[in-house]
Amino acid sequence: MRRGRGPSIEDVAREAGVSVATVSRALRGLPNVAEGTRSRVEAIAQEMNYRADPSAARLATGRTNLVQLLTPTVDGWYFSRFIAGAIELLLGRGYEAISHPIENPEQRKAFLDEMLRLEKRVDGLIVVDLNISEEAASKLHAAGINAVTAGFRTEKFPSVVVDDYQVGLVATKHLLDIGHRRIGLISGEPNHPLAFSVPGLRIAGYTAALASAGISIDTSLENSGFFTAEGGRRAMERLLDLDDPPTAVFALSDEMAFGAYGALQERGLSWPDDIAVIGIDDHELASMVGLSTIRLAPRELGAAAAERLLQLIDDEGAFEPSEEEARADLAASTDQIELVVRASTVAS
Amino acid sequence: MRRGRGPSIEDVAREAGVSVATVSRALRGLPNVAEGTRSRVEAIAQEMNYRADPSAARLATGRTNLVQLLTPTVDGWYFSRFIAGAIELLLGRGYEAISHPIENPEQRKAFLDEMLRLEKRVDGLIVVDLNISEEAASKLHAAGINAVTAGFRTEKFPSVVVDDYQVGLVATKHLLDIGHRRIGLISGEPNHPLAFSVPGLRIAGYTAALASAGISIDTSLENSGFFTAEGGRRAMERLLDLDDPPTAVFALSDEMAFGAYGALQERGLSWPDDIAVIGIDDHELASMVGLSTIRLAPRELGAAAAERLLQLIDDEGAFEPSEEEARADLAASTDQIELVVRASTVAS
DNA sequence: GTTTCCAATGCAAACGTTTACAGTCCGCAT
DNA sequence: ATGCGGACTGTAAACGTTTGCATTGGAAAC
Repeated sequence: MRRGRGPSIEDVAREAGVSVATVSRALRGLPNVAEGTRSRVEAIAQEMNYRADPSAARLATGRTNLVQLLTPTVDGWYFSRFIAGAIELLLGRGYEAISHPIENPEQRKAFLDEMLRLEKRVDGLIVVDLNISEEAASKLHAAGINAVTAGFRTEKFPSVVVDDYQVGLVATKHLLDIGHRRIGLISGEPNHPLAFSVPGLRIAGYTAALASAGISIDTSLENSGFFTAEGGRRAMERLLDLDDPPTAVFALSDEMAFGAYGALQERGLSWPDDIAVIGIDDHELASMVGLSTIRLAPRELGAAAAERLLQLIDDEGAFEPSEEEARADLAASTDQIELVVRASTVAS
Repeated sequence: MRRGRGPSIEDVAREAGVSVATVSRALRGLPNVAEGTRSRVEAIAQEMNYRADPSAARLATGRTNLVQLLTPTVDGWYFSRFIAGAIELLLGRGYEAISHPIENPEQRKAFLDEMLRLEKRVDGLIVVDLNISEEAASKLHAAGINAVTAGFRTEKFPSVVVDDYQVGLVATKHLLDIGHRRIGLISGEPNHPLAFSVPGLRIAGYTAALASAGISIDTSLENSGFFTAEGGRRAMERLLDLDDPPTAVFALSDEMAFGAYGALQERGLSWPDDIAVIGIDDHELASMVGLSTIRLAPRELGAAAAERLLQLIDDEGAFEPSEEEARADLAASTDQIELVVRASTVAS
């Protein structure tokens, strides 16, 4: 790339017999350029195959039209959809998206530095499900970085969230409603300094639902599935091996629930007869195996985060969490919770 | 972002009492700068929170250290993993990745223009499973654009491929081996000017396998599942509704096979007793439902594509398909095919 | 026939790097 | 002593845009 280095705006100007300023204005559709001039310049630019060099434009304007997406992974069911939603919106607004997974522990350690390095690289940041401390957020904010968080909140930046507490509550209540009293939990990663807050909230919902039904927590019923199918399978096995196994299981993601399904199959068991299971996400395959779940809308959430970020960029980083903001968040969070009942939790 | 616009290299130079050239060299670890100077400059830069503006550097050098990833979608099982593999490698080499899905027909139409626009934006392109004509490839090449294709080949650019013909062959042969003679096919998108070539190759493998077993092609056995689970479900239903339904089905992706599984479940049927099924991918959930499949390695493929692209960039775009190249391709393609036999194709 | 105003255009200064080239200084061989 | 080469540093010219300000010319208002 960039071998002959193509024609510059100056070449176009010379060819069109106008100044570079006029070319710049004409090509960007700015006012105060005669219609005849504009079309002539456009024609010539087209013919010369001229394309403005974004690096130069960025240098001159200080705007990159680039947004960075920071997610735990780029290939998980949830995150890839979140990313898809964000990218689609961004592209429609003339922005491009750089995605960057923060996978391993070292990366998480260097996370803040990483973000600070982004200062002049992108116009803004979308940070998904990667807890950053209030202190780190302040540093970012002080550095003048625009960011929107998703899946967790900070004081300094706007956020887009699902009410994961409600999610946990609704899922667990459903299991209680159909008569279960002993409900296992396939949770996510155990506590980690930089782990997401999402699993914690879902668990809180689960705990609250049980409490309000007068059921005390049995910690032996909680098992981590690490948000993977294989992890879910192992967690389910451990639950089944219990002396007093649960009659229902709440998996914090559909993928883990699918793992649970695998474990059941392997032992010749099936849902809902031997055990009821509910997941979270409404993964495409949930309907194929009849898994009840809480439907989430990661694409929409990604788009919302992107939207909010662009708004922040346009406002030049002014963010005071207004009432309006709070209401918007609330609306976003309740709309997105939908219980989908399928075979896995139907009394049969 | 970019509000105070931070310190520039000149500020650092002044503070350190050296010239900007020295600062530039010191910070980039170039030779010919005294160790004492280097450490002093580094300390000062650190303290001032100086970070070089990439836009300026890009303008000066003509290198962006950016790579564009073009895939049909960003959230499919296969593509998201391909992307993950590519990104990981790129990040390790100091590059960042911009991902851009080419989803709808209009986008596909404007595809070539889109790519040409990338000329000065990125150092290179990875084009995955989006057929571009030989003519379009030539244009790109003429524009001095570095690109690597994945999933299909062009003359002008290096490529990274899986031998999808072999994949189709091996899968179908397996079904033949365990005694099936009437084998249905859940294929991908029907012919589309810009559709991927991958499904075609897999189908060719299927056809060849049947031919070599002396079985003639029954077109009523082919149904498109559009590479989605839901599409797979519908295709399977149509196959089951046939007067003379197949005894085995080859789905061109695991996700479609899962859909087939859903269709079976719905009718109270199961594999392999009522019908045998094999997919492609080795999706994490394949083992959960006992789906036989051909394992692919999208992450590795993504990394390989990225690697090849960086090499191309370093060689300044010099690409003559050498014997070595051909051999490397071949090796890459055969290594990655692995038949994984599970319950869905075990004679029971 | 002036004056006034405005649309259209041009001029030139940023924006913040990299890098070719030209110095400077010092030690060492002659 | 003198010259030479090498290590280090500085000077200044790119790189290709955008944009504040100045200029022009012609139409409208008087």
